[in-house]
Amino acid sequence: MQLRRADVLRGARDLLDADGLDGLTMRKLGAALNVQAGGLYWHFPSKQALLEAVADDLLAGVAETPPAGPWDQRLLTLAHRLRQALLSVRDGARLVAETFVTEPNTSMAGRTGMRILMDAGLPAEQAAWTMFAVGHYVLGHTIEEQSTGADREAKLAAQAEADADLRELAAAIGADPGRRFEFGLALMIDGIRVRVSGRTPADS
Amino acid sequence: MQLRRADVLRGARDLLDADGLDGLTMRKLGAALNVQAGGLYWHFPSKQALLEAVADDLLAGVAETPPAGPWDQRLLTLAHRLRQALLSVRDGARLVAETFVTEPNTSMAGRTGMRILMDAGLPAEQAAWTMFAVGHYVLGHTIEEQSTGADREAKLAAQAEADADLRELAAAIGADPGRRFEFGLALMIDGIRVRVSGRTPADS
DNA sequence: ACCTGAACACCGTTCAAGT
DNA sequence: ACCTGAACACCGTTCAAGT
Repeated sequence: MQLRRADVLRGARDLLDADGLDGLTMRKLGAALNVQAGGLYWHFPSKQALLEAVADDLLAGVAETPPAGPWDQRLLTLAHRLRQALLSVRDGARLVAETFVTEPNTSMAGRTGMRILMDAGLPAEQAAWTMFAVGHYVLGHTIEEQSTGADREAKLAAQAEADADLRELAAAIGADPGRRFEFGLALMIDGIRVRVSGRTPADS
Repeated sequence: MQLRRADVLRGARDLLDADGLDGLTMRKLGAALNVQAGGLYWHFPSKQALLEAVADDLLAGVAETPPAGPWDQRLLTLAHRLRQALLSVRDGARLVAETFVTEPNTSMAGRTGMRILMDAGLPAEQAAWTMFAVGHYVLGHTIEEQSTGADREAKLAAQAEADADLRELAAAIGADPGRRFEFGLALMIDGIRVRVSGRTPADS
């Protein structure tokens, strides 16, 4: 009947899915686990520490080395896994955004990506910077993807009146987020390819 | 002596700079403006609405059409402006992250970028998706850039023991954030260039 | 029109005391 | 070792009433 650290983590995830990041309070979490709010402080020193643990938990497995293959394919695998992990719980991206790189699993994912790029021929520093760029893109994309924003599309549609470009923007937001994600990712991978093959497109 | 909407916005920005997003409360803002907390609700319907107004305020001017020139130069200008706007106040990126695209100034910046890319020859849909990708990168980057994370570098350094790759990652985080930003941005621009010139690097 | 005063229903965190 | 009970110092928001 006693609470273990893992139980608290699972309870926090469930509550996150149910009530979102703003609705996740120590009191509600306590109630869900049949414990007083204060009791949770025996397991975690603060709410912040608990949230960081949940964030790190979310990213477990992301850093695993992808199967052998072309570097771009392996990098795609890594980016897809990261997105899926962030999407696996409500407000997951916002949650992770506040602990980026700090948590072990995030930096391990960066490490894995670095290895892939260095194997492809990129120097270590470029490999590290590239992984930051990819990580920031994935994070930014999923934050927006998960933002409910009440009446997001309605607001944009209202602005879009009589402006063809804004109508295109609104349509792009309504489009399948998976395809949008893929497009931006392909963009970055093409940019990386230029560096891996050691020339800029302007050269040709 | 009476409070105008603009005074509340400026007060909120100042308090943001002083105490950060988590320290910005209606009660403290009221105190700073010599008003009861409840009085603020005459000017804004909710704290959320006030924060959205501050976010939109932050991005004023970003959407202005950059001077004529090559498309990549103009896109760089836009991205730099966006980053600077987000960095202009403490926790600016986190603040904007929660209202992305929704606010008029954000979508206007997207519109400006679309025009630049369409002038360069990209079809409207690709132009829109590209601007989303660039926007997400800038947002993700600046969020991380602004995250204090207490002892970020110390934590990473602790993990980095006995792992050469992690040491490179830690060094990359310690590096000049402006240069890191530039690197990732150049990456994306090269990826866009491939689409503007109408071929993939693999073709050659 | 613009704000006060006071209340309502919450928060995170601490800590003696219980078991 | 693990949790309760109760308190402390806060929150956002509402709303009658004042000016």
